[in-house]
Amino acid sequence: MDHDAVRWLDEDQQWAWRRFLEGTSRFFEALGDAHDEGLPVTLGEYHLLVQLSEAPERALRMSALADFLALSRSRLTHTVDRMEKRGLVTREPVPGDRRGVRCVMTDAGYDALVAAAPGHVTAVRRLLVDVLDADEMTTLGRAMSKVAHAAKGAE
Amino acid sequence: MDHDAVRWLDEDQQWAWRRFLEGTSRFFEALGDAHDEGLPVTLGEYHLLVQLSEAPERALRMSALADFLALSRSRLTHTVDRMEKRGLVTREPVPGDRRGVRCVMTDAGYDALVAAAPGHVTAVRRLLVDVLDADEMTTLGRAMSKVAHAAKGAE
DNA sequence: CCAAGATAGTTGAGCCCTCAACTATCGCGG
DNA sequence: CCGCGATAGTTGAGGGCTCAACTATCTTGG
Repeated sequence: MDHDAVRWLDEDQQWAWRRFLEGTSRFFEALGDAHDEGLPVTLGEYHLLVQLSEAPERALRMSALADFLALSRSRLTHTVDRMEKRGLVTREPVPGDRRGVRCVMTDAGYDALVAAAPGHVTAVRRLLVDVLDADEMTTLGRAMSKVAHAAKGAE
Repeated sequence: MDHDAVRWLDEDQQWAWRRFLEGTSRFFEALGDAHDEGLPVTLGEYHLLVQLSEAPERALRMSALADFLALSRSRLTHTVDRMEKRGLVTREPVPGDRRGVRCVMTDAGYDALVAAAPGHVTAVRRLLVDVLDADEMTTLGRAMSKVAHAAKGAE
């Protein structure tokens, strides 16, 4: 790539980009810590359980879960392995497609979700929602929605 | 934590929070991919080299680097180990504090930074900067700056 | 109806990160 | 000026993630 042809970032862009980098890094570290200190599931496991809790019959096939959570299939397989061992989810065949696997939330998984939710939401408020005013939160949502779309198109 | 006392997120907050989650996840995955496919250093190594390039004598002590990059000391030690083996940085004693270690960028490190910069900036534009309008970018920067501060206070 | 490519998911090796324990040095209160 | 808590950085074991290879099943064009 030609160095002279690159459109470098101007000062404002550079500033915003670096705040984004630092902010996301520190935010996810702190949120992860909140889960590790006192909640029964990690942040990633929590998001997985949330997706299942909102699905019909509290079950989704692996590929759908991977897509919703933006995880690689391999990573999801490993994560579900661990959660299955702890009794939070089970695996079942998908009716009508013998390649497929349905991941189903158990009652213990639901209990873990319910137990983790207050601490999780409290941390998300403390670290993000309550730190921003409503306009900033809305703009953040809209902006990141665009970003997600751009990144998805680039896959 | 009492379930009934929790201030849950309203619908708009929930929406924005989920867009933020998905957006950051997909963004960093795509940016990491851009580095893995064709650039001589990973995203993390790139950020480390950027910090060094802006420091006097292209050197910083480990603790300062860890702080700027929001990395644990241990992680930084391991990362610098690997980069040192590849000749991108070297370690030197800090004059006046025999506990300290200065991490110094080599010429090869500088070359790697220069080689990676165009691809990096192009990807950041494609995935973030050019996707947002100027107002959104500014708000994003200000918002994440607040978030970084909140997370830092919580350490 | 079948061959070839696409899709679903798993596997295991290797790499990177985390965590706790450790060494070494600094600096301050008494 | 000494003892002790704080600070700087490293180490290695353990665990999670990535990547490529693999099996199994589905689907589609001819």
